[in-house]
Amino acid sequence: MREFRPVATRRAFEEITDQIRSRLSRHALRAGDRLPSERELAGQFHVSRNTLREALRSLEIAGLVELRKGATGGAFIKEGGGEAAVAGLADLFHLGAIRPKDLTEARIVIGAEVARLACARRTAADIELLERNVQAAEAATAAGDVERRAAVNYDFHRLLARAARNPVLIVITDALMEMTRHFVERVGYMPNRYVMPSRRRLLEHVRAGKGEAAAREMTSMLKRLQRFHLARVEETRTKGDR
Amino acid sequence: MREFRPVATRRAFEEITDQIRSRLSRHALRAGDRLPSERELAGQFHVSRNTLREALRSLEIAGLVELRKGATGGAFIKEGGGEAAVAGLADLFHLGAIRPKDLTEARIVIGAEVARLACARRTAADIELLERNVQAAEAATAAGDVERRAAVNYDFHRLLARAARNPVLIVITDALMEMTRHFVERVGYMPNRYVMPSRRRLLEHVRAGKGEAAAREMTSMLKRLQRFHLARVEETRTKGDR
DNA sequence: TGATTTCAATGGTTCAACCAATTATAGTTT
DNA sequence: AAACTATAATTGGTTGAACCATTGAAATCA
Repeated sequence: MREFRPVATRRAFEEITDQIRSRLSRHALRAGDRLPSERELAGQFHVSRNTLREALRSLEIAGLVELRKGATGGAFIKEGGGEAAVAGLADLFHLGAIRPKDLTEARIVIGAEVARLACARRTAADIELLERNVQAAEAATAAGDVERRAAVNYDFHRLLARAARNPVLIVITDALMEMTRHFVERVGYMPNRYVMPSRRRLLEHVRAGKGEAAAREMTSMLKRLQRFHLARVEETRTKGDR
Repeated sequence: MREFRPVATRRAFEEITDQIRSRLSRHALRAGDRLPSERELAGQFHVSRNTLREALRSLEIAGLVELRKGATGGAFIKEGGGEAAVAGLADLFHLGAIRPKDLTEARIVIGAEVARLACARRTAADIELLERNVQAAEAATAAGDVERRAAVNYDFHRLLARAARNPVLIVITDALMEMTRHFVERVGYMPNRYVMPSRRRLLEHVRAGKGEAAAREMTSMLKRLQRFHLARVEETRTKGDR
């Protein structure tokens, strides 16, 4: 009935990462904990230091541990921050598996829901952070620093996701903004006089807890941005064809 | 004005992965391409084979290359499939950074939008696949095979996301289903007589292209499931406290 | 006390060798 | 000629020992 599973040639370093992952799942290892040194771990696992290092390297890339040099160095368990998931999605964008219009569409879909949830859950501290962010964006706009304004604007979305209090949406939002950043770097920054007034309105909706209004504002702003972006892609592509 | 950036102690293997990543971005390397052997690459980069292997290992974990043994083996560029992003989010769940209620909430938010988009873009082939999936689920239910039914149900969401034709949402959906799978494995499968009738209705909405109705059906089904799940978590937790 | 030097621990890298899986190829049998 | 088989070549996987570079704490000195 059941199909055979392929004989998995388990590599030594995979066995090691699995053992460490399982300790993480059982919370026998927690953020901030330090693993023994490479030399000692190699001894415990009965593998060479090179093999152990491949295991640590793969855990590092997966975002589970951080390796520090020096006398008090070693492998430290990282706080689960989702950098690996973010990097994974960014890689997909690099590979061309994600087109700009897929990215903007996903931002519209998810941004609206994030705005809605943020309205329901934001605290005074969240609003304070958002307020400061908008002020910083306004200052950057006034100073004509489009690069800085772009960076601050990415942060707005990140802050809003954090106000929505859902780690899944936080990681997804971070990934979307990281991809957007790469995208904008490629096609160039674009001043846009619609964004800041919209941002102000959105902030007031969030402050007032008006979820529907916030979602609508976010959607319309992102759709307008989408048109800008995709037009810019066409330009770039046309100019790029030589 | 600008803050100093910390002096980055670039490690040799990072330099290597960056060079390969940049070739990927420029499409100088494409899916299916084979990199030279480890020994030759080590020579080209002027590093030892161990260092080169750490670089390849990290690319492998990032889901960019696949390593095969044997005479025709080597490092092959993988099709961008998003496994790394999926694994990254799954790790966050393992680490406890994502609670079950965060997961179900994200599924509700994203599932509804996926259903809506799928209605607008599904082809006859998509509907055919979904139809077969629902039949398989009904068969598994009739046979009382809850494990198989769960697996088939995860596939339904994956298929629906593919019908929505957005790779970002596909990867996100895959990640959500992977987390759900781990979650269900932990708390146990639960027969639920609501799911299959709802699935039928949803399929008909998708077939008819009724996006709003499909989104509503998806939302209400997931909310019902959410209540089941979270109740189950409480049970498990209570029993687990000893 | 406070600055400086010394030193031990740790990750980063190298080298040389051998193991294990895989496949192309030459050889053998039918 | 076709099918099977043994061999060899290629490749990733692993080992062990050595050395370098960084870091921070302990020892030393002014």
